Amino acid sequence: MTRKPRIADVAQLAGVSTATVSRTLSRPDRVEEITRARVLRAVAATGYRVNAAARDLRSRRARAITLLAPNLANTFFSRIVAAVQDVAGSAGLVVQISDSQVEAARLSAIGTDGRTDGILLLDGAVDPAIVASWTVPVVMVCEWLEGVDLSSIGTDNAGGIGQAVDHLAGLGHRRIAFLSGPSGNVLSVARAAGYEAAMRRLGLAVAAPDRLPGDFTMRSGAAAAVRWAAVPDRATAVVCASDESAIGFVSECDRKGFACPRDVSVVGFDDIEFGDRFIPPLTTVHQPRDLLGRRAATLLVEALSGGAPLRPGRRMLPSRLVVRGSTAAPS
Amino acid sequence: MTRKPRIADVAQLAGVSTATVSRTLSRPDRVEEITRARVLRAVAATGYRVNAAARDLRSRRARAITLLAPNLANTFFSRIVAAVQDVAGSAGLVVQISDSQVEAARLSAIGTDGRTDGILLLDGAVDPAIVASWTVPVVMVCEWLEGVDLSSIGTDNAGGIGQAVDHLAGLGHRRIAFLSGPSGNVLSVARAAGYEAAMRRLGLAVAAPDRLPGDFTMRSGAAAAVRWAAVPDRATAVVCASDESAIGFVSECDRKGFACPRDVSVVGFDDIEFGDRFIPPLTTVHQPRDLLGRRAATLLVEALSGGAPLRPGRRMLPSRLVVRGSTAAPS
DNA sequence: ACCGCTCATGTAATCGTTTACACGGTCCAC
DNA sequence: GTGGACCGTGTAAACGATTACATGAGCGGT
Repeated sequence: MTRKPRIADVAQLAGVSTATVSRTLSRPDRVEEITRARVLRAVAATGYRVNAAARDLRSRRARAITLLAPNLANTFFSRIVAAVQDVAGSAGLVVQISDSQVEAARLSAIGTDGRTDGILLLDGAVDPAIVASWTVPVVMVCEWLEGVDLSSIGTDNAGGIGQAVDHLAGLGHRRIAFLSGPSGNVLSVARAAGYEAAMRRLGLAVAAPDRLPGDFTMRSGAAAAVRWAAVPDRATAVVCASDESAIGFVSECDRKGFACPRDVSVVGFDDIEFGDRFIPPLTTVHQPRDLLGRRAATLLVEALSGGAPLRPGRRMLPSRLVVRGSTAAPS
Repeated sequence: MTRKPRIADVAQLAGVSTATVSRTLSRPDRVEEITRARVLRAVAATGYRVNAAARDLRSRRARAITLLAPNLANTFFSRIVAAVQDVAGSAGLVVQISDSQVEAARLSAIGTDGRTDGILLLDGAVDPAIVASWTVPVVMVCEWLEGVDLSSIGTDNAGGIGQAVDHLAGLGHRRIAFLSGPSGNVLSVARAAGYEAAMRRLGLAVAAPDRLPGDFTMRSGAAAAVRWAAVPDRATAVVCASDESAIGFVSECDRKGFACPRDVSVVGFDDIEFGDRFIPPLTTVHQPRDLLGRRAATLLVEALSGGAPLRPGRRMLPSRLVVRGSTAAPS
């Protein structure tokens, strides 16, 4: 127990060379069974653990992928993370998670310092120059980088919002407002575009106060409710760019004495876990988060294992409206 | 652009030795200003990035800490993660996040493969033998390991529950039920004990059906509501071991036609973001998650920077009841 | 004039693996 | 009986940094 055992210690105890120990551990089928057994016994006896830094250095790979997201606090990411971990784990890769909102130097280092083999990027707002500086493969999830041709996988934002608007119109709503996401965000833009297109398609007018600014958060949803309530001829329904902002909206309405769906119908986006247990249960656009994470991870893992190289281009999974209790016919 | 530049390339371009380049990058004050400038220019010209694997190997440290949590999907962890990232980041450490529910071999490797300098463990259910096998310092957060004397930091679970019970009793409730967490969990045990102690202290009887089984999840909260509703002489208040289960409970009550707080007062535990925006806003026991993460990270970072060695022992931050709309006098 | 100190830099060993290549033995086809 | 393919193992050269130690210059005190 004097110091950490090295591969040489194992080799000596087993009476073989370090090469054989290494092979036993990484490609057991390349050593004879009897040797393998001796080596494994020596490994157990010494309590040997391979040193990842040394291995990474020599083999020029890290056996790890990194998931980079802005604001890890966001509930939306959880399922994706779990799915990624599942896929990567069974491929023998460690998943590291880092915040994409750190300073440029640190962010740039992540993709160049040899500590990860690939990056799953969930943030469409990182500097393209930094992404370009990375020397490992990148797959974008949910969001994408305008003007940079990466491999990306996401959901049909405009289509989902379209279904929400159709649903409300079908219930008889004519004044349908839209609570948007943060202005720079690609998802915001896509969802807002989906709203405008659907309204136009249905021949419904969009009054200026029906475009409510927001940023995906509950706080911004609550603020939007205040603005909404202040207008005398209020919209009778609101499509929100996220579940969190929808919850914030409904909650603030409640505090102001407006009930959902009696006084206003509300649709969210994402289908987070809490939506189903909200009062009222939230009608929302479901995103297949598990599948999203699984697909993205699979893409990356396969690229790493030398299979198909990463083909750039945006892949899109369908989104689907889940009708629950927060929408009803206008009263 | 033929291959990745190494430190030798920079040294050659700058006309100095690799040692000087290394010193320029890690301890700039040890090289003369003019040399430093030349080296930095060469670094910029070559686009050199230090190879972390090589550095980690030679210097026997990884400049990273690992946060290990069961079920990363849990909303409760988010804030803690953010705080840890903040502290570690400004100490120049990368934060890696891994799932503590992976197979034993992988879990054990995390603390022995030289890829991390320290571990922040948020799971009290990992095998103590695995923890013992780790060769890096460990700080436990929120939970702790029974029988293993690690450094840990958490909140006053029993005290928090006690405040909740006192609050309800003060409102006039006499039949106060408890919705517990998963049976093996240390937090569950501590919170359940806090409940029993508070009830005894107040001279209130606990009927058998007032001990509702749960596991922190919304689903289990909903299931508990079904059991609660089935009893003819129902408890008039419920203290829940987590906010999620409290939300599940209230939501299911609502579906069954029971309103909160009119028909039942409910208190949660954790003070997650959604609690404040739930309808009704949830009365809950606040845990200082930000502080918890900050303290734990600071403890670990300081131990790593060679300062104070990690003193084992449980440190406890006070918890505090936040009274909102889900509790009222019994009707 | 010499000693000893500090300071900036260079030389080269070292961290612990993986793996290209070499080597000797076995087996089979001709 | 010889040549070639194949298999299991060993030898030793990487991988790319950090850092202990050596070196030599500059300088002040005696």
